Amino acid sequence: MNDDMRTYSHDETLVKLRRMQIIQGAAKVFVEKGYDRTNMREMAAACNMSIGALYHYVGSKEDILYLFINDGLSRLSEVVEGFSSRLGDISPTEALREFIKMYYRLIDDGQNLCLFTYQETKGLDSNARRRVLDAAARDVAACEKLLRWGVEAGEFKIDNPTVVAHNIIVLGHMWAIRRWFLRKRCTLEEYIREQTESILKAILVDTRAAAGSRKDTERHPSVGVK
Amino acid sequence: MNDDMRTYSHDETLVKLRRMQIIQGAAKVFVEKGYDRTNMREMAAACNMSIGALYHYVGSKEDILYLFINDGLSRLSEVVEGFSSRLGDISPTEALREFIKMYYRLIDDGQNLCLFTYQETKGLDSNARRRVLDAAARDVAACEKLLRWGVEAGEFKIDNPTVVAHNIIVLGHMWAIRRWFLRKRCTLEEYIREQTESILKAILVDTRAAAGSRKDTERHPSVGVK
Amino acid sequence: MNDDMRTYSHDETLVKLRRMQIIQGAAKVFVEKGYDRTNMREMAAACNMSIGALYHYVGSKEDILYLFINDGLSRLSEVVEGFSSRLGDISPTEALREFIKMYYRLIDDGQNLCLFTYQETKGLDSNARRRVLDAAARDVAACEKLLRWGVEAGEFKIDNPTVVAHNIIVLGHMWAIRRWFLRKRCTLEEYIREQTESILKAILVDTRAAAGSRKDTERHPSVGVK
Amino acid sequence: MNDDMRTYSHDETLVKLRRMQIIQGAAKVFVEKGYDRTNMREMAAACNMSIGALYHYVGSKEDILYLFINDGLSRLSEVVEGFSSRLGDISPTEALREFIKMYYRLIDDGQNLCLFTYQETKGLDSNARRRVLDAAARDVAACEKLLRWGVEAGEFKIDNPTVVAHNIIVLGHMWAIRRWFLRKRCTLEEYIREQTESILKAILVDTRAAAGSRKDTERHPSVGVK
DNA sequence: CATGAATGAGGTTTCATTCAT
DNA sequence: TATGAATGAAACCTCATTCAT
Repeated sequence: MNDDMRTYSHDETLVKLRRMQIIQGAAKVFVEKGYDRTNMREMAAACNMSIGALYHYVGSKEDILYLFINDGLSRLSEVVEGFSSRLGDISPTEALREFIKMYYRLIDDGQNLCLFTYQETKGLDSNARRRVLDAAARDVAACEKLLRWGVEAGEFKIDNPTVVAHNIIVLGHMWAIRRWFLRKRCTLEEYIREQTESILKAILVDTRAAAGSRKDTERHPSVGVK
Repeated sequence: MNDDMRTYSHDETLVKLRRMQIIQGAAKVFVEKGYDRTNMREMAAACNMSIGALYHYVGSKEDILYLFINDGLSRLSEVVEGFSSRLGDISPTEALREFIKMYYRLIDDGQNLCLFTYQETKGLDSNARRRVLDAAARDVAACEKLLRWGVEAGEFKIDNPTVVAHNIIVLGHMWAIRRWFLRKRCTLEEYIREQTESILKAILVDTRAAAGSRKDTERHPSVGVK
Repeated sequence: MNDDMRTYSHDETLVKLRRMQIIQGAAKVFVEKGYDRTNMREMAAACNMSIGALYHYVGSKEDILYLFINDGLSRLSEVVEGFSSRLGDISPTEALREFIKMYYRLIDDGQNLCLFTYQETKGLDSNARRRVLDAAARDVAACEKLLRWGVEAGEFKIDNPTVVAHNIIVLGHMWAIRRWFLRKRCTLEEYIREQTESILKAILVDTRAAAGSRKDTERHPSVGVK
Repeated sequence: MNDDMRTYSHDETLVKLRRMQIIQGAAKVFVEKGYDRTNMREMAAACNMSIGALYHYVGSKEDILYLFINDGLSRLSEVVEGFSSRLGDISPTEALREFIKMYYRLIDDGQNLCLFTYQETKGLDSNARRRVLDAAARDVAACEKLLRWGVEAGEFKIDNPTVVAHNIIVLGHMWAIRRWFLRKRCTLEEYIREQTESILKAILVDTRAAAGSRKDTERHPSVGVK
C-alpha cells in the first residue's frame, strides 16, 4: 500500500506507531497553516519528535502530506464501505436517510481534513493524487449503489444516479468547506434534514413517503463533535 | 476598494492597465502551479514584465493573489448581479432555469479560477479573505432572492431558501472542482439539465411544471465571460 | 559548451565575469579543503559574493566544480594545442625538449588544479566527467603527435607512442601530485632535465644526440600561463 | 601503531577481527562512492555490522579511512620490502624486471585502492597522512635500493636514482589511476613490457642487454596479493 | 518609469555520533 | 557485546523583496 515510503527502521510496528504520531502532528499544523506554509521544524514540534526522527519514518515532507490525506480518506471509506453491512432490514429510503446522516456526521467530525483535502491534493505527485482521488470516488460509488438499489426496488426514480450520488457526497463536503457560510445559517442536524428532504423530493417515486418518515429524524442521538 | 494596495505609480490608468496585465499573467502560473509554488520570476515572465515593474504596481506576492481572486469573483458577481435586470417577463421557474444555466456556464468558463479559489483563499490575510468570502456570498444571495421570489409567487415551496440557494451555487462550483470525476460521466449541458431538474423537483409546488419547459434549453446564448 | 548551466542572468558578459570570479574563489577554497569539505558559505565568501548571487550564475555546487576543473584543463589544452604552431624550424628532438619544458612548467604553475583534478573528477556527473577526461586525453594526443613526427623523421624509435606520450604527460602531473615527495629531492628544472634525458634515452635512435643539446636548457623563455 | 584508535572492546583478537571486517566493508563502499559520499549506514551495511558495533571498534569515520588506506599500503609495502629477500642469485637488470612486473601486478590487483589513495589522502588528519605518505615513500625507497645496486654493479648508469625510482613507482600507479585511458590502449602485460623496456633503455650501460632477456617475460608466476 | 542583480534568512534534508536497551 | 532510534547542527539551495542604475 504505502510500502514504497522510505524508512530507516526495520521494525514495522514502530514504523506504524511513529507514522500515526506524525499523522496526528500533521493534523495540527497542516490544517492550521496549510501544507506549504508549514515548515519541518514546526512539523517536528507538533509530532513531538526531532526533525531527524521524522525523517527516519518518512522520506519527505510530501510523504507526510500523503500519509495524512490518505489516512483520513481511508478512515472515511472504511466506514462508508462498511455501511451497508450494518443496515438491518430497512427500505432504500430509510437506508439513504441513514447514509446521509452518517456521512455528513463523519464529515463534521473530520471537517479540517475534508477542507484540507480540497485544498492540498494538488501538492501530491501524480501517483499519490490518483490514489487519493480513487478513495474519494469510492464514497460516491457506495452512495450510488444505494440509489440503484432504491431504483430497482421501485422507490426511487433517478435519471443519472452517478450525478445524484455525487451531489449527496459533495453537499456533505460543503458542510466542511463552506462552514464560514453555513455555520451562521444552520446547525449540522438542520443541514442534514434539509438536504435529506431536498434529495428525497427529487428522487422519490411516491412523494408522500418523504414527509411520512420525517418524524424519526431526531430519534438518533447526535454523534456530532463539539 | 483596493486603494490600500501599494503602487509607486501615480498614473491611475497605468496602474489599472498593469494590474490587468498582472492578473492575466497570474492566471497562467497560479492556476498551473499553485500560489506557493509559483515564484516571482515566473510570475514576472508570465506577465511580460520585469520583477521590478511588478513591484511598482503591487506591494507583494500576496497582493497578486488577492487581485487575481478578487477580479475573478467580481466578474462573476457582476454577471450574477446583473442577471435579474436582463430577465424579461418570465416566471420564477424559468428564471431559475436561466440562472442555473448561466451560472454553471460561467463556472465552466472560469474553471481554473474556481478551483484555485477553493484552494488558495486560505493564503490571504483576514481582510482580503473577508472580502473574497463576501463576494462569494453575494452569488448565493442573488440566487436566494430568485428563490424567495418564486416562493412569494407561489411557484416554489422551500423550507430554507438559503440552503437551497447555497446548494445551487456550490453544485455549480463542483463542476469545476470535481471535474476529474464529472467530466468522465457527463457533459456540461447534461450536468446542467440534471441539476436543474433535481432542484426543481425538490422545490416546485406543481411538479408537472418541471418537465414542461425543458424544450428551451438551448434558447439563450451564452453569457459566459471570456 | 557550458550553455546548459543554469543562470538567472541574461547578460552574457556579466555571466562570464561572475563565473570567472567564482572560478577564482573556488580555486582558493576547493584546493585547500577539497570539494566535499567546502561549504557554500565559505565558497561565497571566497568569491566575494553572497550565496544568492552565486546561485544566480551557477546551478549547483557541482557546477562550480565543473567550471573550475574545466577552466583549468581548457587553459592547459589551449597552450598545449597551440604549441606546435609556435615552433620554429626545429628538429623533433628539440621540439620534444621544448614540449616537456613547457608542459611541466604549466603544471608547476597550476599545481593545485592538477592535484585537485586527480582527486575530485569522480565527483562530477558522467557527462561532465567525460568532458574532463576528453580534455585530459587531448594533452596526450598532442604529445603523441610530436613523437610520431620524430619517428617519421627517423629521430625516434618507439614501439608504442601512445604509452610514451602518456608517460610524458603523467610524469609532468606527478610533479604536482607528489610534490610532498619530489620537492624535497629536486627543483622543477632538475626534474625537467632528468625526465627529458630519461625519455630521450629511451626513444632516440642516435643516443649521442641526447647529451648534445643539453646546453640550451634555459634558452627559451617560459610559456607558462598566468 | 594504531593503539591510539578508540575501541570499547578489550579483547584484542576481536578488535583485530572486527577491524578486518570493517576494512573489507570499507573497500566496497569507499571505492564505489568515495569517502565523503559514503554514510555510516551504508558503511555498516557493507560491513555486516550495526552502526553501534562499528563505533565499538573504531572511533570515527575518519578512523576507517585511515584503517583502509593504511592496510592497503601496508600490504603493498610488505610485499615490496620482502621482494629482495625472495630474489635468487640474479643480476640487477633481471631483478628490476622482476620488481616492475611484481609491483605493477600488485597495483593491478588493488587498482581501486590505489586510485582511492590518490583521491582521499587529503581527508586524513596530518598524523595519519604522514604515516600514509611514509608508507608510500617506502616503495620508492625499495626501488631506489635496487637501482643503486645496479649502479654499483656497473649495469646501470643513473644521474638521479630517486627520480627514476619514483618514475617506476608512479608509472605503476598510473595503470590504476588512468585506467580510463590505458585500458583501451593496452593490456597490463603490454604496459609492463613497454615501461620495462623504456626504463631499461634509459638506465642500462650496455643497451644490448635490454632486448636480450625479453624472452622470459612470463617465467615468474604472479606474486599479486589476493 | 523600468530593470534585474543582489541579498540572506529560512526552506528541506542528511548524517556522524551517542546511549538506553 | 550488540543494537539502531534519536539527535540537531549544518549542508545545499530558493526566493520575496529592494534599490542602484
